[in-house]
Amino acid sequence: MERRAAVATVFEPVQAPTTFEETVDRLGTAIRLGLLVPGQRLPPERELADQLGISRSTLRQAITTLVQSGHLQSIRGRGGGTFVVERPPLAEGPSGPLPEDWREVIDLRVAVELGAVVLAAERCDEDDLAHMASFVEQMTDPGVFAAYRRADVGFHLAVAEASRAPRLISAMTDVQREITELIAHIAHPPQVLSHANTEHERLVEALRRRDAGRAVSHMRRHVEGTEHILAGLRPG
Amino acid sequence: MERRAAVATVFEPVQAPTTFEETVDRLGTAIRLGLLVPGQRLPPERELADQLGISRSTLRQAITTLVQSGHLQSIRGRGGGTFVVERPPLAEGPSGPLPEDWREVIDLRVAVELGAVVLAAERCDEDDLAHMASFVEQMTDPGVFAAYRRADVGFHLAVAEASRAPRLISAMTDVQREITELIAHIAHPPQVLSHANTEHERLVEALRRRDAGRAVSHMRRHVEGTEHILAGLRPG
DNA sequence: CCAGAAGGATCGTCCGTCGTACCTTTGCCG
DNA sequence: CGGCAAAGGTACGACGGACGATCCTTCTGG
Repeated sequence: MERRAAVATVFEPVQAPTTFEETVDRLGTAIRLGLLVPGQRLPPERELADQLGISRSTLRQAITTLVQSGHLQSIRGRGGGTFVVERPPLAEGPSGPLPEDWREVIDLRVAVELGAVVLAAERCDEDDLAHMASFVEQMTDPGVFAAYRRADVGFHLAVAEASRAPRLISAMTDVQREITELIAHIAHPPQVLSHANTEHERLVEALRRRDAGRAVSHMRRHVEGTEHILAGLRPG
Repeated sequence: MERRAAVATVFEPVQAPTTFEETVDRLGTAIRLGLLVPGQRLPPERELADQLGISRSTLRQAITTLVQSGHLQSIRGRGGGTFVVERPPLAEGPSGPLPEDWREVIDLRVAVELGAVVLAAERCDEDDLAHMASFVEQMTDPGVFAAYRRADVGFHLAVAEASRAPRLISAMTDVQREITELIAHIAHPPQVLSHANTEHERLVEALRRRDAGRAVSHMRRHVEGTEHILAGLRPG
């Protein structure tokens, strides 16, 4: 009875993702989220393997996979290298129904976003705010959904960067990947997107005033919006 | 220049903890945090291996390690089993100086605690509050530090449980383990502990009123307290 | 035109994980 | 009292992932 939930997590499956999978995931996600931009050149294999702390063999397996899936492109010879393709494949359409555990993802997102926004309110500078604002502007015209989505991810990552907390940046990357997968399951009418962007705007305003309280409640509502849409409800 | 911090995290080392290590960590942490209480019996090896999704061989390696480190005790024969030892070894004293990245741990903690407290404000029931309150009471007399510390961990885990978010519970467990390691580096005068517990009390009060705003700011200050102590400062 | 910088390919080795089968201890129950 | 059942303890073989080392191939810049 007592401490039931916490004890249960102790005995949950301990998954052991292989280095290869981890690497594919890391690079693939970075590309799909637009963190690595089209045309960008990755460090040479030998060097990158060193940075990632893995062997070149394993890194090459990952790269080969990403080449075959159309995310990367390899060019041989001097001056060659590994490049992000010009038009990376979008996240593939929804595979199957909405997963059972989607609320868990949203709950985790609440934590990451709130943590980021509070720390950002304390630490952000003008550059950070400008960075966020530029993404807000990109989202003013919710024309192509893919473009909107990438700007959205960019915005939230910018908040995380403003928090100056590396582990939050990393967590935000993971969460945004999961959210992106969830979001692929549902429609997004322009009016919803435009409303969401209004919230982005107010959030930036709160951060500018270093008003953590307002920032938190704006962010909470913002995330709640996604939750309601996924639940098939309308806020209010 | 642009998006520097986020891109950097992409190329950071991809650590591949082995299943064995993960398991030792999972169980060892649960014991040290008091999540698995002394005398408690673990499920039979065959069953536990199944729950954890690992082979019995690997699980046994982990158990053997924990037996040798004095956390577990195995008893053969019918009615036997694997038990948590009566007096598990405390977290060993500080090994070396305070790690460089201690602020990153605190930053992550901010996120986990704030997320937990916000969701708890929305979802907690009387049982949850009672659960928290019991830990607060255990901390009223900051006599033995180890006892205080365990109650403290229990309190924060209780908040996470009240959030009804499994992944936050898991994250809280990890964070508390790291915090416990950091805290072993510094002294804690009784007055500081008693002040911290006052904050716990106010936090519960805010949750009872479902006042998320207050709960957030209390929690933020509470975590800040730890940060200041680690930094060798006094708040205020 | 060639040296050097990149990706491409192919080994053998090592080690962690798994599965399976079997042994040993010990308490309970008929 | 004797055997069955439930637990931990042991052993071993198969498999696969990760690694490191070596060499090849391609191409460009000087």
